[in-house]
Order: sequence, then structure tokens, then C-alpha cells
Amino acid sequence: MGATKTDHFTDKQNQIATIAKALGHPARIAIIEYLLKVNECICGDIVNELPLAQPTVSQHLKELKNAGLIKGNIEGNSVCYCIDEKTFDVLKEYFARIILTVTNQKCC
Amino acid sequence: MGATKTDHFTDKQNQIATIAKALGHPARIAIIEYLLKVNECICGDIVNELPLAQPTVSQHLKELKNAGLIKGNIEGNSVCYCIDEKTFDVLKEYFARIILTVTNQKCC
DNA sequence: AAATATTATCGTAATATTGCAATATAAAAA
DNA sequence: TTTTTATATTGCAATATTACGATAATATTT
Repeated sequence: MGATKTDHFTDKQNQIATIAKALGHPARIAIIEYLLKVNECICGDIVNELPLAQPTVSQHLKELKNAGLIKGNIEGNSVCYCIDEKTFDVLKEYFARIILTVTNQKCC
Repeated sequence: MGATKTDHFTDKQNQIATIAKALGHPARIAIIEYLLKVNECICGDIVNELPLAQPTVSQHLKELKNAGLIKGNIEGNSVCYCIDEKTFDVLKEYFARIILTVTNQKCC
């Protein structure tokens, strides 16, 4: 036990859960907000901004990238990171549909 | 180590992360989608629907409720669960703002 | 009151996440 | 080519999450 039963759920359910999970940490939200503010930056900038060590930030960036929430382009010896809009769109559309459906329902 | 450094981030960042984290599991997404389909239901209905034991479902419901994503009203000896729209609205608005901001940016 | 139905809690095992020091990797600069 | 700069990876300790059997709690039914 302890492992999530991923194979019992649909691909869409796993996709949404994976994206949401990547956003389920304040440090990663802070990274997204920082990227939003500065448009693009390198890992070192985030290390200077957040109260976390460089390996920790690097790991958070990796998870955000795996979830498709950010892009990372190699530029010389540094990596330029920025937000990947399309994955946020997936989430926004998903929640919009939920809200639209719920509005027509009456709760207990 | 292993504990999240919650106090180093803003209330808003922690709020969004907490909600996202609650949605970061396929079983909880499946519960939300089931509630969306049937409007309202009791815990036992979800147990019949998902490949998870009753205590596990109860725990997932607790986390969704703590995050404000669902409501649970006691009705006799059962509990009627349904989606709590306003917390989804918080997320939708948050992502909408991100997308709006990113659209005006050029990436590396 | 006893039996039943429904949900929550406890305890525990398995696994995952978080965070960082140390180190590796790779490109740029000296 | 050596040094510097920037990032990633490894390994590990602390903590959190996931899942479930056993059991408790509570209201309904008989």
C-alpha cells in the first residue's frame, strides 16, 4: 500500500490529477508567480528569490516541467524557464466545465 | 526535512497550493466527477463506484471537504455530499489571470 | 432494546515527497 | 586549459500520503 492506484482511473482523470498535484506545493506556486512577474528567468534567479536551496528549486522546476506547466530552453550554460500556457488552459477549461455544470444543480 | 516550508510563502500561495493538492489524486478527481454526474450522493455510493475500500473513500472525502471543494450535510445516519462551487471558482479565476498575463508575454 | 445501516476514526504498512549537502555535468570566460 | 558559472543528479533523513482491516460512533429500523 501507499502507492496510488493510477490504473483504476481514466487517462483524463490521471492527467488532471497530475497537473493539480504539480501545483499542490506553495514553492511551485511561488515559482509560477515569479515567472509570471518576470516573464522568463533562469534557475539561479529563483534560488535568489525563494528560501530554498538550489537542488530543491531544481527539483521543483523538474516537476513543473514534467507536468507541462513550464518550458525550459537551454541557452548556453543556463536554462531559460517560462510558463507553458497550454497546460494552464487545460485546467481552466476543466474547472470552467465543472462550474458550469454545478451552477445548474441544487445541493443537499 | 520532508515537511513543506509553508510559513515562507504567502497565504494566497498556500491557499492555492492546498486546493490544488486536494485535487492532485485521481480518486479525488473521480469523486468530483461522480458528484458532478449525480449531483449529490452518500459515501456508500462512491464506495460502490470506485475500486477503493470504504475507509479510503471516507479519507478522500475528508480531504476534499477540508479543502472546501465539497460540502457534506448530515441526513439521518448518512452524509449527503455535493460539490462546493465557490472553491472551484477561486481556482478558475486564479488560472484565468495566469493565462491572461502569459498571453501578453513572449517566451524564451 | 437489539439489530442494521452508514460513516468516521485508529493503527499500521507501503510508498512518496520534501529538502539539502555533496557531487557531477556542461558551457562560458579567463 | 584551467577556472568560473549554472544546473542537474545522487544519496539520505525527515515527514507526508495512500490504502485498508478492525473498530468505534451514530442514527434508523425492527
